Amino acid sequence: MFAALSEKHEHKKVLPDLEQAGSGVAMRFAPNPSGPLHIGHARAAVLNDAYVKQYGGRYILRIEDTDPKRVDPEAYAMVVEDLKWLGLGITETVTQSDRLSLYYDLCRQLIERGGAYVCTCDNEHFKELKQKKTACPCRDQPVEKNLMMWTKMLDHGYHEGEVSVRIKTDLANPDPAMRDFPAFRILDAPPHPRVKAHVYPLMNFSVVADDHLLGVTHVIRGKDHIANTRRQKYIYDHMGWQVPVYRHYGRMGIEGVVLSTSQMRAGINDGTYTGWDDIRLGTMRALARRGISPDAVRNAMLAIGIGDTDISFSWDNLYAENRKIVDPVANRYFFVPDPVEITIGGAQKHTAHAMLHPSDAARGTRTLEFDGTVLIPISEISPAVTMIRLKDLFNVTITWDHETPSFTYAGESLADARAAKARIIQWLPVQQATPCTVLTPEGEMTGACEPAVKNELKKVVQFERVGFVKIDSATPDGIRAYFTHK
RNA sequence: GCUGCUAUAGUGUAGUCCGGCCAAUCAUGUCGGCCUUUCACGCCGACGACUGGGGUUCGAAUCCCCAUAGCAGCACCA
Repeated sequence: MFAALSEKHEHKKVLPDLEQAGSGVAMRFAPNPSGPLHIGHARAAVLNDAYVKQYGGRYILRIEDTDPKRVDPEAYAMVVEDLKWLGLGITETVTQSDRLSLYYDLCRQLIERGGAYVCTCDNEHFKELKQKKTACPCRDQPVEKNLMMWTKMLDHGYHEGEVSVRIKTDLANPDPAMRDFPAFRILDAPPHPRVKAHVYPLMNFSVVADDHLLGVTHVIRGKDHIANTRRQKYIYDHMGWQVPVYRHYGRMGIEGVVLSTSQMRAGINDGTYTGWDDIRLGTMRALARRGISPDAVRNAMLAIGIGDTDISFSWDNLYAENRKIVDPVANRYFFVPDPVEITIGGAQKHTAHAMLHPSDAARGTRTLEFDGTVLIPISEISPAVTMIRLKDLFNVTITWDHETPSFTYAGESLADARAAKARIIQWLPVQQATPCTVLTPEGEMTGACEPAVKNELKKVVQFERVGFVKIDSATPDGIRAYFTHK
């Protein structure tokens, strides 16, 4: 009962039932370790996690590193960190490069069953035959010959490109994508960062082998895998294994950030981006750095669900989820962008006490000393403006001598300010202003903020009337913050 | 070209399987109002959609057909 209360986020959005899930599930998240996780990955990771939590069972992290060309040795750790940040309930982790011998054994069995053959056809040639629905000469080789050739493959008897193992499917299948797809290949280079290998399984083979070996019951993946699912069924049939339950969700278009691992890496290398957590990227670590909470990511993904329609990811919806989480928590401070110094005539010294959070007085206040001159945003002053209220301080009238404004104390009455429809704006005492830069994906705002902001390092605060920001660093030179959202 | 998947408001989503309770849900967004010493939060209200055309039926968002659009696969990538 109490557990259910603490899990209200997970129950906020109910995902559709999965068939055959009554007695628990075993699911997996299977990224390629080519870089850190981004929002695209988050959908698969969160959806599978939600189902495991809903039905109970195992959640396997399977690192799919069977293509040495697409392995970044640092990504293994990054993936684990990112999943931890997301708060997923991973129960076990396997790495495919540790399991090559398992795949080799199963391949031998598959050949023995007549479900696969070793093909020496030139790639282009095979493609032509495939289009014509005709068998290549290797397809009818006796099992013994295939086994010999398979052994020779493993014994380094062939070089890259000379042979491949193909799954026997149905050459008459109307979908050319189904016809005798490859299952193993030889790679002379590059070396795999973790193992010494020469013969590599292709995704469709290693995935089936592991889903079976690991007892995976349900698979939720993008619909770009629909063809792979159909291909994989041929392997299940050959081996006589039970097929998991599949769900394919639609494509998710994401605008405004860079997601391609190769583009990100290139940008980092040439200095365009500061790193994997550059706020212009769509990685989990970039979101984290910008002040997006992992629960917001999770809730946004659950709201999207597993529909098979292609969708476009909405940053607004993510921000709305994040605002729900962050608003009650974030302390409030003044940040004055593009500050201008003004002197207010006729005002006594004042001490302002502003609440750290407007709906939680218990959190206390911050203290700002007024002594005659303050910083305000230059954008607040224009000849149309005749009165402003400095928030938590007092009212100020502005009189204009042509282009030149002068500022005069106009009393403390909030009612007066309301009656005059005066804007209530943020301000800073000159001697308490700490230089501050707010970085947004579009550019930066420079100005000043309250000195106490330095105590909020790595936290999300709200700069009143500006938006939520995450305090990234505080040095003697000033404070750097990342804009989260309004 | 071949194969397959999808099509509900700006965005996401419910309803579609088993046609009527849907003059279509909820969230987000935008606008307006209230509250408020923030342009935040909260509250109230408004705006806004069944891709098009046929068919079946007493009745279609829901079933069928065609069209259109988008997406994916046809890699010795995952």
